[in-house]
Amino acid sequence: MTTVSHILNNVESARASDETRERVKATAARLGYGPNRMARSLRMQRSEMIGLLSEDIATTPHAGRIILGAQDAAREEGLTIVLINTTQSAADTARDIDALRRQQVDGILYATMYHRELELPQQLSGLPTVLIDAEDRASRVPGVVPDEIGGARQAVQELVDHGHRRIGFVTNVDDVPATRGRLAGYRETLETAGIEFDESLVVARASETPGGYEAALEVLRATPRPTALFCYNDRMAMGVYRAAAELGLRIPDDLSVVGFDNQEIVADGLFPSLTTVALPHYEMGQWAMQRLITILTKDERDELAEPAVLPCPLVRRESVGPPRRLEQD
Amino acid sequence: MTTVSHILNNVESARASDETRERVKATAARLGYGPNRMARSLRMQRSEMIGLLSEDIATTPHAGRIILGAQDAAREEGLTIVLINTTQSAADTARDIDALRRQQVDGILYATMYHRELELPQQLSGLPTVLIDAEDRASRVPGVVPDEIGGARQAVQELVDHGHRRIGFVTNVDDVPATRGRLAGYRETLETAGIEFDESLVVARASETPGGYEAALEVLRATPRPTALFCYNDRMAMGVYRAAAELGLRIPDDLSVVGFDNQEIVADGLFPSLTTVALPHYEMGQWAMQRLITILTKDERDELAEPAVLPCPLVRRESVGPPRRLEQD
DNA sequence: TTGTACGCGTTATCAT
DNA sequence: ATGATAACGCGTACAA
Repeated sequence: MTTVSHILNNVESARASDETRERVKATAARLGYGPNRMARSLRMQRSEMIGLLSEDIATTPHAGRIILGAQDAAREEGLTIVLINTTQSAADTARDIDALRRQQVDGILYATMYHRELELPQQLSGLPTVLIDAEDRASRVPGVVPDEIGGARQAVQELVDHGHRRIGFVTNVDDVPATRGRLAGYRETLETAGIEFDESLVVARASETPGGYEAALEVLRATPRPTALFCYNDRMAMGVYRAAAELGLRIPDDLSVVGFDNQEIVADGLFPSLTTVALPHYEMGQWAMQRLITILTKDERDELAEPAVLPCPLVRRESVGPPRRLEQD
Repeated sequence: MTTVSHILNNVESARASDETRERVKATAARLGYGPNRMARSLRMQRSEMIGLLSEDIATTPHAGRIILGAQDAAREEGLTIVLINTTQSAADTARDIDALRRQQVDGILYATMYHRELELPQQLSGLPTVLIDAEDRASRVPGVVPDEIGGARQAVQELVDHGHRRIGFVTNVDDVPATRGRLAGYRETLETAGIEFDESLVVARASETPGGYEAALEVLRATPRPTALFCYNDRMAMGVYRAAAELGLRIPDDLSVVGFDNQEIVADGLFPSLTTVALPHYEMGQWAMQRLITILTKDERDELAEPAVLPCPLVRRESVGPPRRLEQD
């Protein structure tokens, strides 16, 4: 038994003859033998399971990518993901964390679906945790978030590069990191390009399609009319398309549009297809799992206060072109 | 120890004094004591974990709903979900099933993202399995699928009820149960309504937005022009909207449209919002987990050959109205 | 009504 | 280089 265990677990210290080694491996393969993970976990006091606590998994296609990234990273270490969907309600979250604790998970990945700041639930204390798409207000645990500012910069720079100077921002009304970051990226890029910030070109509404429609109608009334719009997300961009159609503006000839989120169904389904900024969900899932693994194996507590910031690449499609005529201003 | 175990597990046979019972529970609560699941699993030879094998989780928002349904059913039994995302590749699937087996899951839920017929992977044999959104060609394991025919019937009936008699079908080219079922529902409903089937009103293309656009352009050339279109899915319906706009047809005044899938982002984002048929992903996840639980607890092998068929409810929005003028035919 | 002893399948330690 | 044994924490048959 000992020898088999040593050989199958590649234990350095113990050595066995090459012949035995071969014989054990062959026999195991023939019998389809593998260690019983329950017994192994009991003995090792490690379950080799990671709890993935995911908020509102059913309302967005983002969750799948996070899970996929986390899983690919977990697979390399032979870790298994135990999934629990939770809600934003503190009571539900507490119950679900308790469930994962009882399950003896070695650590927890806590993912929100929209970049948020949150209070770390009490129940998590003592359990290695990494946040995904969220920041702990008290910075006690590591986390990973998208580079909202950089994403916005690329989006607006793409418009500037095409010659636009009158660029509107259709944004949302929630005071969340995404809203603040994307506005900051918008303003920075304008400034770098030597374009004066014009408050009348920034219109905020609810972050759904109807909000985008309303915001677009308003911002397109500005004079001179903007030749391009940067949108808080793809759904708002969808509303912008409708507003443009009603006003007789063709995209990208009369109006260039850039979105955010890269929701394929929307971005690819719109006509013309939407140039947008992708959120690094897969990468965040992967990063978080790798981080958790190092915490678990190196037993390395964190001095890292700030969350990691992952880039949001621009995805070029067909909704951006040069402005039709140059402004006179 | 025995008494504590008995009390915490609600063992019928053994009895303890009410006072002891109280004392044990209070102490357990105070200490935050709960059975160690690894030890428990080892002793019971049941991990109380269910493997959820989900195909292409990252490409569709459907997966989240399935997971949610399965989880809600699992929670009632204290079962935990171990999630593995897999692909349609047989090699990947085999590897992932093996991983779940090694994890000692008590059973497996195998979910595909589109209603499919499949060969049951070898690796599953001997492990209680329930299929979600898929049918085993050899009918060896139970499964649950959406009522494609009934969904299509409701969609087309909705159009008939509004007075339409010239109803086109924008469908897709894949030979899958969804395609066949939705066509069958379309034909049945026409027949019941006494409307003759017209082959020129059924046009198939790829099941994406561009396919819907092309199909719509073609089917709308028919004379007399159809006053309503039933679409294979919401993405194709999105293409239909674009075709209608180009042809100067207003929805629903000049053309009524019904979709399939109820992808909220599309159906709610389109203008006017899209009346469509919802797929019962949550319910399928829930049903499958409940079925698996009865198999596990009642040790009841299946004589049920046919998969369960769950209803697809119509979701009314704003894309259906009466035809503008009656046909002369 | 409660305590004792065993076995679930591992891995770590120590002996051979 | 290999084998024997203890321990991980639980549930349960049986003894007390």
